[in-house]
Amino acid sequence: MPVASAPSRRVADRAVDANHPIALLQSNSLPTLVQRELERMILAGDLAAGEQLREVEVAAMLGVSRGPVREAFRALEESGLVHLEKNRGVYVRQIGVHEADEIFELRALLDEFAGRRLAATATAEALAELRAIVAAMDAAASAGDVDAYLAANIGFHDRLVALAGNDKLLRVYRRLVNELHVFRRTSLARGDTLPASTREHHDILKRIAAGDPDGAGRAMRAHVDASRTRMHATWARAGGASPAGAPAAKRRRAAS
Amino acid sequence: MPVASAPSRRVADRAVDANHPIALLQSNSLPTLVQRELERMILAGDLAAGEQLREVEVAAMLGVSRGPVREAFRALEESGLVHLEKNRGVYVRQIGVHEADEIFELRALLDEFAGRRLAATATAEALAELRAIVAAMDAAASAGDVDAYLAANIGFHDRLVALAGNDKLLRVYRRLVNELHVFRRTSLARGDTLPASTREHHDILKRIAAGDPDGAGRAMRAHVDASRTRMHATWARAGGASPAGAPAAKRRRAAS
DNA sequence: TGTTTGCAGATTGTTGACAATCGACAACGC
DNA sequence: GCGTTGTCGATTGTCAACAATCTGCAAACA
Repeated sequence: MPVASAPSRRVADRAVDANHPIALLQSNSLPTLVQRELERMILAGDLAAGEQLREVEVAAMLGVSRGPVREAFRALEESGLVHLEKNRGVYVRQIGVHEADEIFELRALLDEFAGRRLAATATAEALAELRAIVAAMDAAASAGDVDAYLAANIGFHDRLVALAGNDKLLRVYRRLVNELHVFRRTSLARGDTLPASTREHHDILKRIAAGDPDGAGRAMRAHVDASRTRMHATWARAGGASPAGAPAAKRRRAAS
Repeated sequence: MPVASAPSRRVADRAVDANHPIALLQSNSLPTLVQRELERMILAGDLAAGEQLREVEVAAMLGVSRGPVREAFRALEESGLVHLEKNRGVYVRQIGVHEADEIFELRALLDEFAGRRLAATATAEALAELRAIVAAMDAAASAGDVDAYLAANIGFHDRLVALAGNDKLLRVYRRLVNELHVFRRTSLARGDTLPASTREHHDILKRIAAGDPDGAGRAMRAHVDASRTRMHATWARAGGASPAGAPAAKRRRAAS
């Protein structure tokens, strides 16, 4: 209960803050928290593509019973991050280069749309914000800090799409980016590709700031297509199709 | 076990058909079947937007225990068809006009892409298939059969997108269309809008068959934008924002 | 030696029981 | 009459137990 600070306000008008333990407990169930934690672990690379997640282990690790874990698995499967196979277990999904290509193709479309929209609607505040993110990326590239660069890169694109003002677009986009995250090789950007990537970001920002929808859309698409090309180069250099140790040949039956 | 029909084939080489009861049992769990049935009921309108789904009732209706129902609910929530609220229950989602607008905006983008792709790649078989669907739509429009028209309309767009050849696009598209389905008013197309809609389909097909990506893309976008405009007209005539009887005001807390 | 059979252990799938939460309604007090 | 408190029933959240499935390995057999 909040401490009384204004005698003129009735107790009933003073709701607790959303971060108050009471509110947190009322709005979060175990399956939701398990889902979030597993998603975090998958996106952070703590759980590898193809890795099996055993209910009993996950439940023990998180201190819950198997029920909430099973529920979380169902949600994670629907979001594309894991794959259930009846009677055989749950596996972190593996994304092959073909699927990555499809995601890039879609991303190019969505990023272009966002760029065009922003070129027409961006406020001074939005531009300042994007400039700050690009500056942080520049700093990371200069320092050769690939991890920091990637984090800022993801943040840049996410913010661009968020500023486009279509929430449904943002949700679809985030889901695609999460799936692409599972495609581990794409996250292994190398220091020698950062300069090109950085130039592309500047180009995008310049055209958005100039209020040039056609130019911004083209720059966004060119950037995503170039990222896709860089992905292929990295993939080829790493040896192409590698089953990554997953028991793919053993899993013949359909899911759940 | 399959009946021996060719003595030259070893028993181990004769897998059962995917529709054999053994294969069906091995590849389908109760939560998956529950999910499918509830999804079917929601899309068919058997479960109304805003309607509460009680675990015990659903379990009794489908003859299973609550566990698989709960798991199905998690998947359905992630797919956007229902909404869980901790300690209060599960509700078929309600889509407002703002969200419908966002979906239409996205659809226009995706449909345009599909149209452009098809104009460049469609085979004679694909064109024949699309022509057959458009002919079926014509017949339904002539007969004033709105339901048959809508079914064929959904089939036409789905097939168009499927033929574009990007599986990820198709999955995203289907998810959006399913969500739009929950927006009940859009399914209430009236007989007097069918002629315009029919002309638009013919225009799309003509440009795809002509191998005109720009024209096909424009025609697709124009068609989706016109559908959106018709949606608004229907919405306005029906009285605009109507909470559809859902206990919206009572549900203040966040989901699960 | 290669193949088949049987068994045990690991894991998943489902169910039912108990605990917890919430809303509605009746009873009580001012 | 209105506001507060208490109770009950409906429903959800979680857990543990049991059943079922699958895989790997050892033993038996040809």
